[in-house]
Amino acid sequence: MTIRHQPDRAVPSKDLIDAVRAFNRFYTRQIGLLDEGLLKSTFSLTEARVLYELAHRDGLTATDLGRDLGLDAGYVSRLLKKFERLHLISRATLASDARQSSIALTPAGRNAFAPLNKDSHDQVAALLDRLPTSEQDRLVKSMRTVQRLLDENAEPKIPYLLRPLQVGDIGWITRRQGMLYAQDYGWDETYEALVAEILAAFVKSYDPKWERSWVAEREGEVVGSVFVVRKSDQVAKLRLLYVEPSARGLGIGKRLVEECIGFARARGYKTLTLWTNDILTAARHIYQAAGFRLTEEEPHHSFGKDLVGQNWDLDL
Amino acid sequence: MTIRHQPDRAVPSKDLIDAVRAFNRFYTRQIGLLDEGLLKSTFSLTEARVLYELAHRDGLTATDLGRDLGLDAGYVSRLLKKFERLHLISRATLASDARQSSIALTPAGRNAFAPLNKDSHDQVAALLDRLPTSEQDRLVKSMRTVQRLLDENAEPKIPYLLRPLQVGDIGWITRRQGMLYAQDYGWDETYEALVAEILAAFVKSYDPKWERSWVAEREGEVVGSVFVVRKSDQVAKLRLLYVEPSARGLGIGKRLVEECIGFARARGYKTLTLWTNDILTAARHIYQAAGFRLTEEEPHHSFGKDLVGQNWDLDL
DNA sequence: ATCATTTACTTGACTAAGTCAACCAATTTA
DNA sequence: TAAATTGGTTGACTTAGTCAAGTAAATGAT
Repeated sequence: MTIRHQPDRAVPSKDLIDAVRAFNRFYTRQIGLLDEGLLKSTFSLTEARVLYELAHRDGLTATDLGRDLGLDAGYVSRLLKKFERLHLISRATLASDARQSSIALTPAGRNAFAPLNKDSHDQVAALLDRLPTSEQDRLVKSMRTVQRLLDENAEPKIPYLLRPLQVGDIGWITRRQGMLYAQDYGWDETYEALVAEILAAFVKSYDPKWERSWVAEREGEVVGSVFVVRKSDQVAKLRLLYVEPSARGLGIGKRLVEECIGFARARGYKTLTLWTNDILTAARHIYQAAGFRLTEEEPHHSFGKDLVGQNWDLDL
Repeated sequence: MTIRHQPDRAVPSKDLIDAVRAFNRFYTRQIGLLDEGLLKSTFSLTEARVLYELAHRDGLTATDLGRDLGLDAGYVSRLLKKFERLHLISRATLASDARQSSIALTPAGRNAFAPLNKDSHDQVAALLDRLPTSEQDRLVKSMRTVQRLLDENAEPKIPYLLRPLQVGDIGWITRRQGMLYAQDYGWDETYEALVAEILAAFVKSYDPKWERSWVAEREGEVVGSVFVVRKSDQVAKLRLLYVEPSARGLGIGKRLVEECIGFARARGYKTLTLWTNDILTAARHIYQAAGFRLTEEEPHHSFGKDLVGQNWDLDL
């Protein structure tokens, strides 16, 4: 099932639409170029696509193939008949439904598919080989992004994972927090600078025994983070909790806070404290649910706005 | 002409190749879905593609169309004949070559194309509309990246532009510098922290009269930056020059340094100074060419490495 | 339990879409 | 100036795919 937040929708701008259309035209051509290479084989393009599916997925039925590849049922039927005549596939009537059968490649089918597969592989390899490795990575990353955004069924198997800070993270976290709060609350660039300062200080004075960072990663992208720093022997401070809008609803915020609490307990701190602003309601709910209590409120003028700062404490 | 650096090439890994192939299969299907919607019109898909080209580009010849859309010459010839019979296009024999003619849509042709164009536009709009705006932007950005990387002819019209710092930049610059120097020279996370610290300080104490930032943007992405800060009435300091590997060779580094020098002169500084490390040879060449002179060298241990720091000065 | 409907697949009849080779005329190259 | 190349056209052809009708099995409604 797909769970997806849908904040701030608006009519897509003409520029965006045109860019997508330009990409569609471009990629139509691109696929055409790649397919040309496969045309020399005895199989048509569609036949090759069918063979690919059969080689990579088990227990497919004729309807599955038609649906997934967008083919006419009659056409699929004929293709399969041809493959059967060539002894490339075998069909086993399903016990659950005598109309359907599970289709599998025979060894001969695998043999026939192998050179096709190799050609396609080599062609893509040649395409990639024109680029330096760093650009290859960018290409693939961008492709994955496109695919994930367009394919609603493409929810990642692992929704997210937590890991400690690594090089590049503090810049990324700085950027995203700066941009998010600028966008959502109109905060100015001094907030981003504050985040940068806090993170720089965290790294420089990092004390692994008493402090820790958690970065939430989803599909190789940072989608959230939180930090615990030492204030005193007794008191730890939770800092800079954030979750990407696109990754909200997965429980990442709650999980990050839980990790902080667990860590603070394990290290023997007596109190976990944090500072936030009253307008950040999503975060507040998480803190409340985790047992934090508001201890202090104080108006202040920061980041170009009038705000109300809050201190929250949790007894460990 | 395409100028492109080709550092560190290697055989593309199987994972990358498979990811690209998966994307190709995915997008084949995606295009198929989008095209289904256009099938109800009187024109075939290819006819629609031809009309699109004709509507958007002037002075096309039959060969141009065949080449750009990957179509058989005979087929193009027939398509055009059909369009001519329907009075959708007109042909004007070229003065320069009596065999060729320049093809243009007639008003009737534009009329016939309009609903097709609208359908395609609306369909893409509907596709985008399923996503929140922030994700729409990500999608389009990723598509542009894919297109630019695969299409060697797709050099951007504007190679790059310079602008002052905006929200999100200091995080991005921090990240990229941290990652680049980690990758190329093995520097540890304290370098990234240092960049974050410097940039945070820059923003917090920014004095517009005496200080300035330049961010180089290419295709909407940050590909370089540099900062000038005030050391004293007489001395300005150039800091944190960097250019993305993918954007090198465009003269961005040189340009950024020139901007710094011009600014420092205009503000009446007497000296522009900078600190760098001897291993950063590309940067050094730029400084030398701009007239900077090495004034001091000093070994130091930073970022987990033994380095040789250098001070360079330019008399303004 | 039974009848109507839906689903999975098949088949015949068809055509749109595209290919291939041969050809002509204009242009370029040797 | 002859030979080769390029731009475009045409006839003959195939292939890839569509559409509608039909069968048998499964499902749903009564």
